[in-house]
Amino acid sequence: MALGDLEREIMARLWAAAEPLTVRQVHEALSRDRDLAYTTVMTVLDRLAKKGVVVQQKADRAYRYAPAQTREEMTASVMLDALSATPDQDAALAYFVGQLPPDALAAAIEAARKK
Amino acid sequence: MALGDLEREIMARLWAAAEPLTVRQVHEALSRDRDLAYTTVMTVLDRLAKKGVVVQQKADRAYRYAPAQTREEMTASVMLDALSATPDQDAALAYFVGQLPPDALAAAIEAARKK
DNA sequence: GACGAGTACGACGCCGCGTAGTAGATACTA
DNA sequence: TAGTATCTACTACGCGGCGTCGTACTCGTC
Repeated sequence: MALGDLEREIMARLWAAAEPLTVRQVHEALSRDRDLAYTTVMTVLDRLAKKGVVVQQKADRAYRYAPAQTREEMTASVMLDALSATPDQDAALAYFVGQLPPDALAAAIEAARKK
Repeated sequence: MALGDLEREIMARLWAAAEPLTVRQVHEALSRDRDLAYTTVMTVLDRLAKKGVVVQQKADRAYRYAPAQTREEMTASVMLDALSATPDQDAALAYFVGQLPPDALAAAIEAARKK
């Protein structure tokens, strides 16, 4: 699921928040850095919902938006997609782990087992 | 580097070939499955070259096209990009390895060390 | 000198994304 | 109750990427 720049930025806000956010909250957060119309944020949030990347829940009058997956899940999912698109997955995976800082992989394996 | 459908298909042909291919060769290979104009293949190959995904070398009269990277390198590169785009990379990597078939990871580590 | 193979360049339509306006519904407020 | 603020729904526009080709030009070859 490839996202655009603004879509990614909005997802970052949603992930950073502990709770589902309203359009207004996202808009205000973004407005600190850039100048964006309220409806622009709403449109993007709506598109993300249509893609299934975020879920919207009616709360009071306004919708609240939350990521459908954690950031880690989505990252891992993209990585898995890339991996499964290649025929020789073993070779690709081997090449990938070869690129990693050595201790990063060990820590990840440890963390994954512990879970 | 996100590729379109036809671009991916063409890359698959280039990776499958041992040698750099001419437009004609790629076109003929693709023509077995689908109906495509010669110039369509040429345009896509040219765009891939402009993106740096393939390299073109003048051989005789016709250009020959070869992938700039192996398929494994490119796959690993996409995976690394996804990983580095997330703030908590350790958690994402842990989640990723948790998704993997257990022996696949061990084999990859082994292969990577051996290299 | 015509012909075939190849390339260069431009073009068109579609779709995704950033961007936003307007209209309509709903609720609060003076 | 009439007006105002808040939200959503729907539509739209421009741009760029990609699939898809056509046409024009350039070389060698017969």
